[in-house]
Amino acid sequence: MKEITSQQQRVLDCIQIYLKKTGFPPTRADICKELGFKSPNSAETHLRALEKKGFISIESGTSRGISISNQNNSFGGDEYPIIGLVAAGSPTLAEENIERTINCPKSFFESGFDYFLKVRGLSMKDAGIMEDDLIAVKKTTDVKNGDIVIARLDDEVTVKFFNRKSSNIVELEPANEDFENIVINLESEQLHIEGKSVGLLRRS
Amino acid sequence: MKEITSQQQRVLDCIQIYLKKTGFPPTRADICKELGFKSPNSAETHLRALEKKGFISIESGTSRGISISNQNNSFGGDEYPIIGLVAAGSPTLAEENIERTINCPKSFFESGFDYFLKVRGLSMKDAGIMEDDLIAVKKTTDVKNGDIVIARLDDEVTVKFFNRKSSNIVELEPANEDFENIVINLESEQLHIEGKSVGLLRRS
DNA sequence: TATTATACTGTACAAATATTCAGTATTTTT
DNA sequence: AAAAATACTGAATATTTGTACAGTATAATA
Repeated sequence: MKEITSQQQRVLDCIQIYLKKTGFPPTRADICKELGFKSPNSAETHLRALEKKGFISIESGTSRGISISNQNNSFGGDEYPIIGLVAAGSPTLAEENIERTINCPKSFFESGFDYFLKVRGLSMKDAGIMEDDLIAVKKTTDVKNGDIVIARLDDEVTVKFFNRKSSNIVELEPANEDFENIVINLESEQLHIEGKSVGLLRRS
Repeated sequence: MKEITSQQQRVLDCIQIYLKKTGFPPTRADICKELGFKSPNSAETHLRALEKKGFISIESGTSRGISISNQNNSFGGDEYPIIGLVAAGSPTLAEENIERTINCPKSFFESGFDYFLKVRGLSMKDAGIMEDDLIAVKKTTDVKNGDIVIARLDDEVTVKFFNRKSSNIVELEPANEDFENIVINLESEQLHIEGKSVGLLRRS
């Protein structure tokens, strides 16, 4: 990210203050009013410069289409993302997978956790995990037999009980007699443990 | 704050998701596109209803001038008590019944709630409610058929599905075939509805 | 029973807004 | 020394957007 000038900093501050105050970004005219400019083009050129330098992004043709590019979007605070359990693909923290976030105390689940995973299907219903429940997931590969894990086989992500049968054989066991155990031979198949369940949240 | 309808909830969710995704609120047309409405007035009337009920505020004559009111998701929430579901006695907020408290944002469960009830037994296991789960309870007597209610018969407190069969007959239905329905004749027996479940929290 | 709230479609238009073009002037970079 | 970036004014315009008006229909409430 390039150097910001003092005037550009004023404009950036103005946007952030406006956002905090109103809940939505300012128009060019709003910025002019706040900073004493007399032409909307003054704001426009500053916005273009800020976009070029990566401080903001502007949605073309969209009123108030300014958003502040926050690189330090670390989820260490109190906002935890909800990730949809998609049929294919790893449950990453990529923006397109985040449905929304929940404000939640860090220590809400004892071991700490990283994100919520929205459950699809009833394969764990006998463990009290129902459709649309939110599983609090801690990202770890350190799992024990009997843990409820978030596992990935190729591109398919599932939630199951973990059970290591031998050094090479792992079974993923559902909690629903309508579903079959998944037996994995680690020599011939790849198993990724994305994390384990440390809690559950249901809002109904 | 008044009751929100399911469609209004969809619109509110839509606004929050749009905000999270883009950094600015949606227009009426954006909402229509997201939710499949064909007239901007559909969004407009929902927004007006949401404003009237206090969920959002709208800046008149301002593009994207929507802000979500209940921004009390700031910092730590309130302390909510955990009450043990004792075999006998009403689940009061009396100190001797409080096992501990949890710090939790007010708006954590959509309808708001008053306390957590710690579950004993497996009579609701097919509804995904397991032993030691914490049910978020909203104190109310306004319950509908199919609601999970906290009911008291004499001194016994149970969690069951509520089902009013007729003006005098209420059935309390477990979600476990090993348990029997409880049929109550309101003329001869007293039934107290302590509240209803609005969510669930499991920490494992 | 009448009234209000909910839940929409569809059209229209004034106000809000982004954005371009034409200038002027100073500073920084190449 | 030329080019590019910065920092503005001022006017014009096409598009975006809020919002009103005219309907239809159903459910909830008084």
